Parts: sequence; structure tokens; C-alpha cells
Amino acid sequence: MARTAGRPTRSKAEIQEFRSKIGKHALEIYRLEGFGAVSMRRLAKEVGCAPMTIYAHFEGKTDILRFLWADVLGDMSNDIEKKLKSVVGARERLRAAAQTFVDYWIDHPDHFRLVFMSNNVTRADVSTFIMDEDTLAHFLMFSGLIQQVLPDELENKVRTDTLISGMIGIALCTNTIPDYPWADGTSMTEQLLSSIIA
Amino acid sequence: MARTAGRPTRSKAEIQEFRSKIGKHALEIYRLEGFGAVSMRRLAKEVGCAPMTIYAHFEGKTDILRFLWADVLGDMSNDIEKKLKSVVGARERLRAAAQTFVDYWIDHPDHFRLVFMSNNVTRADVSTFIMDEDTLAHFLMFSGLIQQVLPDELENKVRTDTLISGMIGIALCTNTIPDYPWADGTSMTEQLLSSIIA
DNA sequence: TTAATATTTGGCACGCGTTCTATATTATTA
DNA sequence: TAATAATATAGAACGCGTGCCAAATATTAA
Repeated sequence: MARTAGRPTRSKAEIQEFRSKIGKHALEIYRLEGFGAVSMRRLAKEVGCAPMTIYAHFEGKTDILRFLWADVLGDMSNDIEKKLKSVVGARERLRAAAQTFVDYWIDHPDHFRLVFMSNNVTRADVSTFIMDEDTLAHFLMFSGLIQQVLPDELENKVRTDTLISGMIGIALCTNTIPDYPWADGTSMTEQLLSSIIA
Repeated sequence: MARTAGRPTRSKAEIQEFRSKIGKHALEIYRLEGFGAVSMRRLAKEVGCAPMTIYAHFEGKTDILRFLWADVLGDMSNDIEKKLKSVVGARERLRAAAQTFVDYWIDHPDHFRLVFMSNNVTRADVSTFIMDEDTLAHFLMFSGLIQQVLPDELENKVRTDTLISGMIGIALCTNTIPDYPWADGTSMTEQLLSSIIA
């Protein structure tokens, strides 16, 4: 305990505040000028601090991207919720959600790249994605929808995870390997669904 | 026709030779020191030419990565072929191939990143992947395996593409979103397969 | 040989992520 | 107020991908 002299450590609140300020500006730049414009130097200039200060609050650029991910995932989630408002029936709701999910990423390749392909080449061992509670909720929604279709099924986790990763895979392939004549996203999603709600 | 004076354009063979020389060195650096070590400047030094000369033969770095992709895909393909030697029965062969495919990418995260996540941030519109015939063959192998299981099925293309993109999706998620407790790759692959050979 | 053309080269430049170092500023306790 | 510890800052540096440009070099037809 016994505090010695000197400036005290930043409080949690202060750290949080600074981080979200950076995040806010990152989002602003991203929305206005795209991902390419979001740079550490630019961000520092925008927020009015030295570039080095940012590194005192963030591990690196990847750490900042989380704010953009949250934004994009929220956007996608909105699409699905909007769609689901007019859809009834457990099977149809799952179907609609899955199709909207896949459509979103195919219609927004830049968003897909931002969320799923921000590679930190320098350290391959460190993972790109950090799941927070909000992000998690967007994925677990599918678990609920599947539960509606198959209430008694025990392996809902495997089903949910397979569906999610499968959908992301469809989006990935369509986005990054256009030279291969993929079947259209709708058909593939339908095929994928048939394994989940067989 | 009527050739005027002056140095003639590089022949196709010369271009090809230089390109493969660069590719060879890129592979060497990659295998010895990893992807991070493969840079344009380094490559030029290694091959003994000016950095700009490379740009006369390649569109950019992404254009060079194709050589690394081919290498990795060949490696993966070997794994599958080796595995298939001891497996009989159409269903089991498809199953084994799929599992080996997924396992490969999960066991080699760096290779996965190299092949499926080399993002060119600058131009989001330009695709990452370029399919050549060899690459194509690695993917179409699954089409053949599925045909063995379901000879009369018309929608083999949708089935093949869904399987491939689904498997890649499983690998992507496992590799890049480790904070989420994904079901294990084997289970998800099995679940995915159930839609293909239902 | 000379003239013409293709290619290669070196050098400079920009902005990038990131790290390092030294210095300044700030907020606290003694 | 003075000492102290945390933080912020400026500035340089490294290597990166990538463009631009003028000069050098290579290879051909006349």
C-alpha cells in the first residue's frame, strides 16, 4: 500500500477515457476516408497528442482496430435484426439470419477484410481477434436461433460453431478468391444450413 | 511487324525465367526465415538486382506471393494424398481428405495466414488470390471425391464449393478468433460433411 | 559505327508501424 | 517548497511497399 511520492498511476477511468477517445477518432477517420487512412501518425494528429502517447495506451494498431470491429459487427447485427422483424417461423428465421449474415460480408468486402483479415504480420503467434461481450453476443444469436429450430438437440454448440465458421468461410472465399467460380452465396448458405438443421 | 531499330522486348521465356528466379529466392527466404523476412528490398539484394527492377516484372509484392502460395498448397496436397493412400471407401476417403485439409491449416497458422490472409490494404478492390491451374487442381480434388460418394447428384458444384469454403472458414475462425471457444475442428468438419453427403 | 529503343539502375521521396532515447511535464508525498 | 515517480513529448531511427525520374547500359537495325 504505502504510497510513496510521485505522480500516481493513471486511474482505470482515465485509461478507459483516453482509449475510447482514440477509438472514436479512429472510427471517424475510418468512416470518412476508409481503413487506409487510419494510421498511428494521423490518429495522433487528429486527437492532438504525440504518436508515442498512443503506444502508452495501446499495444499497437491492432489494439485500436477493435473499435472498428465493434462498429462493423454492430452494423451487421442491425441488418439481421431488421430482417428478422418481418420473418416468422424458427426455420425461416434461422435461414434469413444466415443469408443476411453472408450477404452482409459479401456486399461489404472492405468490412470483411477489416474484421477478419487484419493480419499482424510481425507476430504470427499473437491472435488478431479479441472477443468482448458485445462481439460474443452477435455470434451467440445464432445459437439461440438454432435452439429455436432444434430445442432438444444436445450438440447445438457444434452446430452453431460450424454454421458461423462456415458462413465466414463462404464470405472469405467469395471475397478473396474471385478467380474461382464459386457457387453463389445464397446456394452455399442453403447447403450449409442443411447440415445444421438436417 | 516491321521491326525498327533498338533493343527488342523481353521474350516470354526471359520474363518467365526472371519471374521464377525471384520466386525461387522468395521461397528460400520464406522457408528459412519466415514470411516477415520476405521483402522487396531484401529480395532484390538476394537476387542481385535493384529493387525497382522487380517492379518491372511483378505488379507488386502480392504478385510474388503466388509462388509461396503454390508451395504451401502443394505441401497441403501432399498431406492429403499421403493420408488417402491408406483409406478405402468413397465416404471415408472424402472424410479423411476433409479432416486432413482442415487439420493442415489449423496446424500451420502461419501458412494459413500467408495463403488466405495476405491482405493488400492499399487496394481493397483488387483481389488477393490468383488461381492458376495447379491451385485449381487442389480444390477440384474435392469435387472428385464427392462425385465418388454421390455419382448421380446434380448439385455437386454447390456441395463442393460449400465444403471447401466451409473448411477454410473453420480454419480461419480457429486461427484468428481463439478467444471464442470454438468446437474442435474435427467435430465441425464432421458436422459440415453431414450436409454434403447427407 | 551510329542511331534507336528497351531495360536496368540509383537516388530520392512519401507515408507507414514501430522502437529507442532523452527531455519535459505533471501530480503527488514528504 | 522540494523530492519523486508517472507520464507525455519530440526527434531520430529502422525497414517496409511503392512510386517517380534521370542516367546508364544493353541490344538491335540501318
